[in-house]
Amino acid sequence: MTYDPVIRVRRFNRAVTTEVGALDTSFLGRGRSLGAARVLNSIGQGQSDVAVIRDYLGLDSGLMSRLLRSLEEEGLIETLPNPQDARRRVAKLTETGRSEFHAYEALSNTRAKTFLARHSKPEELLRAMDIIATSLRRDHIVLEEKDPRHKDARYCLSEYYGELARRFEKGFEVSLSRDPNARDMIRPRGAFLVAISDGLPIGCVGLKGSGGEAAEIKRLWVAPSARGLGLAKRLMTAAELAARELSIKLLRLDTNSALPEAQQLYLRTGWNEIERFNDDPYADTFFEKRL
Amino acid sequence: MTYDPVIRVRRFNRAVTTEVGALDTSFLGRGRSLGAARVLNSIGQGQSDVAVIRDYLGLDSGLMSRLLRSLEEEGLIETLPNPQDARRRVAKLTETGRSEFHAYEALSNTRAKTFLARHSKPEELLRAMDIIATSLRRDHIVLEEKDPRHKDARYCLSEYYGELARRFEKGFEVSLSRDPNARDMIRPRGAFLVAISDGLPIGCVGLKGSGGEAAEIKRLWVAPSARGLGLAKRLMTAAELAARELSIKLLRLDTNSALPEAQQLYLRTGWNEIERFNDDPYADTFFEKRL
DNA sequence: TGAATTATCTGACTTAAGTCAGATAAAATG
DNA sequence: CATTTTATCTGACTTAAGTCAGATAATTCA
Repeated sequence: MTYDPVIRVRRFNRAVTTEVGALDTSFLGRGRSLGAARVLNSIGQGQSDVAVIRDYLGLDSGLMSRLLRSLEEEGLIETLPNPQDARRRVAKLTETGRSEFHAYEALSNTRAKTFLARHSKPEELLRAMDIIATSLRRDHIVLEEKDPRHKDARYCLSEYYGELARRFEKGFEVSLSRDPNARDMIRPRGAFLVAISDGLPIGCVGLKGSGGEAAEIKRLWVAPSARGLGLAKRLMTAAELAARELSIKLLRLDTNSALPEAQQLYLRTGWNEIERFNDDPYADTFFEKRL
Repeated sequence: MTYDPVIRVRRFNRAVTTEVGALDTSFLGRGRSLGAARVLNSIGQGQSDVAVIRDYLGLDSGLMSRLLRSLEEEGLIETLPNPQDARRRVAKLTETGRSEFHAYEALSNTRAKTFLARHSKPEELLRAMDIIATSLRRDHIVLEEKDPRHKDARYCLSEYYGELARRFEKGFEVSLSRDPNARDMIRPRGAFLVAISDGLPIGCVGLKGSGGEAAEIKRLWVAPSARGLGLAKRLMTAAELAARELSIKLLRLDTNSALPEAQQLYLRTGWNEIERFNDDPYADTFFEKRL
């Protein structure tokens, strides 16, 4: 017996519009209109190009101009012409502006902490928030090529290892696996892709090249909160594209039968099962694909 | 390695304010201001007392009056004095108003359905939404005494049985358990309490009386999405209060060691373990509490 | 019964937000 | 170089939302 899904979604919508909506209005406590606060926050977040901010916040150019003027009069920002194109303007925080921006940040952070602290299982709550935020913003997930030693890449890899340890009967120990050398997953030999949803890394895949015409796909991982959105397929397609760019003709990969979703994906996307081609103790199934 | 919780909460806030916020503005497509749409919706949901709606939506009395007038001019509602108190007014939908209200409902329902349909694991998404909505609105959870045959009670019980079936090694079959007679959980013999969060039943407890001075606590259940909020304790306290009201002096209950959270709760709240007092095949631990 | 309280309404405001039609100056284009 | 395009700004609007001080009528209280 399940409760009507539509009722449950609408209950969620009501809850967030009343409660999270209050967050917006809490910004009004600092004597500035919501519009001005939003512009100040965008600048504080590192946006400087006026046109970009206007576009992001969906503001009319007249309105934007006036909001900038009011922030300038308050001494929070200064604007100057863009040196590359003097028609455009860039805005940056003054010292006062920076501290005002941090006051807004502190407000948000305190709210977030309070919300989590009231729950006795904050990890559950965060998981649920990740699922929903990722799903709501699914059209804004971007794939970025990163150094596998970058913070976001390392986060994905550590989550990946943690998941293998949970799913493999005998656990997982990276040092026993064939851990690729970082340089083999950076151009020109290979590549490492991270899927980012609104700043949070939620998936990755590595293309481990050797300089020759063959390469391996390694470390395909999608965060539990991002499953069901077709992200693994998107990561694989991007990895194949990178391989083509690097003139790679043959892709191989190894996997484990404890990860059936992965095997299904490979079979559905043109990969063929082949004989074992390495001695990785954690691999028991092997695939290849010609490009 | 976990990502900064505060960043994750704030990412969630951004996602819902941009995406769910768009829901609010989508109501503007019907040529009415958001304020008027909200009033119309409140009336459609069954609120008729003008003061109650005003209070719920947090509107100024002047503004409310004007919004009602504009809806009246459109022929969507009619207002008349409250027969009990002619200072107060009640509002109700006209035939036109009803169909306009249903148009708004259809908009919301379609949005909810579309959102779920885009996900390949809607059940996961709903679970996450329940967790968050319940947590956000935790201060608005109400306990209501209901007939155990009521829809909401039956929903809780079926979820409870489903959970026992999953958690007990040998499963669970209601017919084998000592299923209480509904009448024993209705006043004056007993009571049945359901916890409701914004319309969704999320927990229950039964007080099974016999007419005498002893009674049993049965069917204590809290929805997975509502765990961590202290709801079980609140339900037990309410059940004890009901027992006192019914002049019951001794409470007993049976439970199973596969439900350790429950046992911990009983031990923390003044219950003492006693000898087996019934032959329920699913019970292996027994408690009592003197009131 | 007379005074105080309460619910609603009306008119006269303010404010935030947003729209729109030029004006201006810089850059791009042919 | 003249023309067109682009980014921003300014002034003159509109609209939704909300505030505030009475006015009015019904109800409650002493």
